[in-house]
Amino acid sequence: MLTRSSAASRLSPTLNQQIEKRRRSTITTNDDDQQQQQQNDNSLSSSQAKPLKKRWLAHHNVDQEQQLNSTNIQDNLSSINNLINEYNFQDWQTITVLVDIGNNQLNEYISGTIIDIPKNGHLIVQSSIINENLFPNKIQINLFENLFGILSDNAPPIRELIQGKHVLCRRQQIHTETNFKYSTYQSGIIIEKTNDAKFNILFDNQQDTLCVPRQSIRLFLPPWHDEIPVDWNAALDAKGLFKSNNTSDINHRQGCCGSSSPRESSVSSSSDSLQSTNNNLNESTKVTTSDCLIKETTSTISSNFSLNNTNSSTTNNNNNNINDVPTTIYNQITYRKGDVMTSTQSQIRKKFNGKQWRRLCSKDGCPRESQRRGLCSRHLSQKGRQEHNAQTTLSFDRIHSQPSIIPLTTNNSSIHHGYYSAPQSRTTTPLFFSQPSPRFILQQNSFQNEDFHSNSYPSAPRSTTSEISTNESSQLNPIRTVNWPEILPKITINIDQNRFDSMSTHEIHEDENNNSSNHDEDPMDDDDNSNRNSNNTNTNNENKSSHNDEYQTSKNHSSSPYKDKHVRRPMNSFMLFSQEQRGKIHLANPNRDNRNVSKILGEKWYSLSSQEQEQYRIRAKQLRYEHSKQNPSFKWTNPLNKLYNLNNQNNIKDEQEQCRRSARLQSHSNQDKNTSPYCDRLQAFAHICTNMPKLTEESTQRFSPITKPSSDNQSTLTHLITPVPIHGNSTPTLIINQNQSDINTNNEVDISQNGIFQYRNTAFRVHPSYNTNEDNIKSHSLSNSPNLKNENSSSSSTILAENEKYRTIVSMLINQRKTNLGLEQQLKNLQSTTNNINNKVTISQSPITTTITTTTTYSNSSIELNSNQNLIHDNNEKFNLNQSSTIKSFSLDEHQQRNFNFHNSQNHFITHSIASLSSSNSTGYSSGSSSSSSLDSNSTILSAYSSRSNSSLSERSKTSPTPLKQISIQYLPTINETHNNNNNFPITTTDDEVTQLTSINENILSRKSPLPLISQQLDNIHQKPLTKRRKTITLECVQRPTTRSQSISERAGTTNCTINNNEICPIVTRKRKASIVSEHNESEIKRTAIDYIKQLDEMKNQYIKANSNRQTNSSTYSNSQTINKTQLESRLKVVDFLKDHLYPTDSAILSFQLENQELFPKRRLLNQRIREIRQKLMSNLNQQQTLHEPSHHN
DNA sequence: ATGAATGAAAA
DNA sequence: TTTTCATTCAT
Repeated sequence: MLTRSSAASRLSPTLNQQIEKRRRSTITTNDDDQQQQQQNDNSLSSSQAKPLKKRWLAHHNVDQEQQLNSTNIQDNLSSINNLINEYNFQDWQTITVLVDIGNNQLNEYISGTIIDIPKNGHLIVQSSIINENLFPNKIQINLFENLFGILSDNAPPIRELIQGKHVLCRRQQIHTETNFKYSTYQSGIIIEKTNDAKFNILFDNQQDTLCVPRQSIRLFLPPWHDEIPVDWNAALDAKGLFKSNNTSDINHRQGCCGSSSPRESSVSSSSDSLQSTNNNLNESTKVTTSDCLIKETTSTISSNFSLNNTNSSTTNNNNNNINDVPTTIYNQITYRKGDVMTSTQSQIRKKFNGKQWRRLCSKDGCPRESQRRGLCSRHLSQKGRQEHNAQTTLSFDRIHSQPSIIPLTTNNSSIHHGYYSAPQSRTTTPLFFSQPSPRFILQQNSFQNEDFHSNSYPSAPRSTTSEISTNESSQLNPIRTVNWPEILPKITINIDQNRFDSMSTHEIHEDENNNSSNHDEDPMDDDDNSNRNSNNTNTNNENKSSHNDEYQTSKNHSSSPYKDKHVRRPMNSFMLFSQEQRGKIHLANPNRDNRNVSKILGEKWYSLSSQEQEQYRIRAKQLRYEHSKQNPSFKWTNPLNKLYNLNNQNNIKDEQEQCRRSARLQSHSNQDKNTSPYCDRLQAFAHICTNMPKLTEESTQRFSPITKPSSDNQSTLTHLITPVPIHGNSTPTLIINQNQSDINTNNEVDISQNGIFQYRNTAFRVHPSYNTNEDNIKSHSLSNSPNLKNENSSSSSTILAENEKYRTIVSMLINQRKTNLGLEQQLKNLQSTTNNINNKVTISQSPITTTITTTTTYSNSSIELNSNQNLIHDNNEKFNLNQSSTIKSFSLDEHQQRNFNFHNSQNHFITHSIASLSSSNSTGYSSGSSSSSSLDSNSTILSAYSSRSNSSLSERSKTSPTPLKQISIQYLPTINETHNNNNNFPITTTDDEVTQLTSINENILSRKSPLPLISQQLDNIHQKPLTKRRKTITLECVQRPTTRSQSISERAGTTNCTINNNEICPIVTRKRKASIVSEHNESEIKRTAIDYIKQLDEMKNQYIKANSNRQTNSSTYSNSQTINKTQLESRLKVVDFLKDHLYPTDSAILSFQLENQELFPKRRLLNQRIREIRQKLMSNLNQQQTLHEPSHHN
């Protein structure tokens, strides 16, 4: 059994990848074995970089003889029986299980509840089917006879359900006479997994199959399978489940037995494969013999032995074969959760909980862990009075007469370690709670009666204990001060007494991490390794948990610095609640262990009214806020951040620099390739996109979507370049550059004096910039417009003629987006101030408001310029718009030009009218629409629009994404055609109306309509959301229990329900997090782009750190390493990429993807990465931002 | 793009 | 034990 698992640990590193990294504790060997042990460590660190769950690797200096002896199966079995004997099943009372009902033909189980444990290994189960005719009410199971007499009643995880696996399957049965419905579990084999996530199961009687969901399947695993260190695979193999004849054709040996981890199933398979290669013939015969034997079984222990004998003889051969190759395996012994051993010298019983050895209550037969002074809470309370007195004398253990360790701290330090410390020590916030360091003085060298800190509730928080401890150690020099690990007991491994009785003692590295959920991070494993390699006697100074810091001496400088910086998470509401209540509950029922108290607390939490919960929630919120204020750099996860201190930072920087450089190089080389005349327009555009000026400090304002442009800074919107296609076949490309120098440096671009230049078959016009004050806008636009018009008409009027109107519409649409930001306000003012227009406005009010709402929601909810891109992009024309740049257009049409230049709401009207006209397409602005026949042409146009756009205000305002966008996208391609072909372009007919409107416009303008300042507009633009952020709320919803603990606890809560044994799985209503999408307006975040870059750099560092960490830890997993590597590479690339464009355009992404085709073979992957990094960035910024603007609940 | 699932870590 | 944040996966 043991060698099997150890062999597996060597054989299946890849399978092991999925298993989470767990702490690995070790039993170190004696000094004379140190050499060999180091070898073992090497092999271990290679094969066990990600250690097993709930496993414990230990080394023994076992002689070869002993090893050979240990292969005696009898001993193995007796050890199993010993384990069963020792194991206390008390914890399993009231647990719902499946119980074997002794069906001769078939393995048949029914559900029941363990009600009594009269003797070790004997359990009495109350059947949950209350029908005396069918089943006895109470069933007694002798585990010695039937190791699988009681099985866990939990639905297995899906990964366990592989083809060929032997499982139990729930079946509905009806008692024909009484019409009594019940359900049993019968054994079968998974044939296949169907598409609808069900499993086809062939029952063992070979007669029928059934297709059931996972919930109806059970594994052949006892409830305590993860606590009794028995190789359940082998045991089940030995049991020979298969009472029918010919199930052996399916490879049942692989799947017949449930296993707690996929790795364990691999254990059997791997060893089986080995076995089959070694002695194929042997195996088949032996299986049959075991089958035969099982039929002869007379349900006695001895028969069980003989049975197991036959089976394990095969494994025995197997073991020998394996062990011939690596000798190191001899010395590895895997301990599992639930392992109990007794120290021969001190008679202290200890139980391995998967991570650490915990002392059990020294009262004979008491299964509980010792809380203090070697007693469990119950016995402690029994002797409470005496012990209380004894405490003042600092005597430690009353029961075992030789107190060897004395708590040094004067006041109630021992209480702090105990159970009841909770109420006292938690009254203050743990972060700032300091406490004298509990130290122990070793008076003798006998490690006999040391106190185990076995309270599973973490004791004191770490804090300023280091000085205290140093002081103490200096004071108490004559007495030897030891670290906690040193006083841990020397005990013999007693798991198999026959084998190990004569073994030498071992010092156990006790890991006193009290927090069971506090798992190690990777670097810790490194520390662990180095420790084990270095020294035995004084190692393990590396305290793995932060809880241990209080025991830390000043010797440990090596790894402490980052631990000292470790900032803990703020407590959440439930934690606060339980902190308050836990002590009370402990006092109320002193015999409960901490897990149960936690469960009680959970129940209590739910029984709280929502208001009470809310109070805790508020407190938690405040705590969180203060916490974040106190340590701003606190990151919720990724402890790796704190891990790498100054030592590594240089390396990282170098690495980073290298990375960046290589990236640059690569992109350069790509450019070189592409400098030859672009064969592809797309590529050309990609080139343009990727060569956008890099983000510098000067350009941050341009870059940042949230920075305010300073009003005096003219460079914000200096030059606008509008494309003018010169040839008809060329698609216009719009380039916006920061300044002319950019363009000038580019050889391919010439800027002529009149502002028109040609770039790759496309003419561009450079516009003078906006200025930020209002007067300039007016004057500028008005004065410049004739100029523009003239230039335009003179240079390329003939060429542009056909595109002109189309272009106008596009530009006006774009412009309208820009201008209608402050539209709502304008409308109000319009309505109030202007009388003569008022009529018209009111006439056409509904469409106007419609458009207003849509546009406002639009401008609030999405990115303006991006959508513009989409708009044009869909026309197969690429535009790259920078964030804060605006597009200005020009046209030949005088009216339109003037309208355009007004930049106010009236322009907006016209734009809309045009858009609506075009959207109504063939119908023109048909007045046949449902709207009232209006006198005014303006209103007819608008009504046409409204008819087109369903005109429901509320609906429109809800479905925000712009109707205009849709319209234009739909329309724009066709407008060219219609214009070309029929020349019935609607605008041509609207000249009169346009003039009317322009007059109106002028009117309004003359009345000094409140034009929003450009700066205001820009403000609005900058208020666009940065990301869509997900806002999570908690909803009440129905959820099935998922984990074992959940299901157990819930069933414990609803035992009454399960007794009925409904076919329906118990459904538990619980609060579950549901996330809804909400679009946050991130306007409150005021950040400069420098911060972004900083953040990005930081993230880059993180990634590199994390990766290097992972590499050091899992250096042997070449697979995962490469995966990590590519992942890191891609992330870094994306970070760099996002530095240039936080919101990269589609085409930029495309080009980027083209550049890094190996990293991002699919666009989707790249998008995902970008999203991930951007989200992370935003969340980081958000976190920082919350510091400045606390979100007080009330 | 986004909901669901999973994991880690707070006492 | 619950809650919260982060990450990953699948749709």
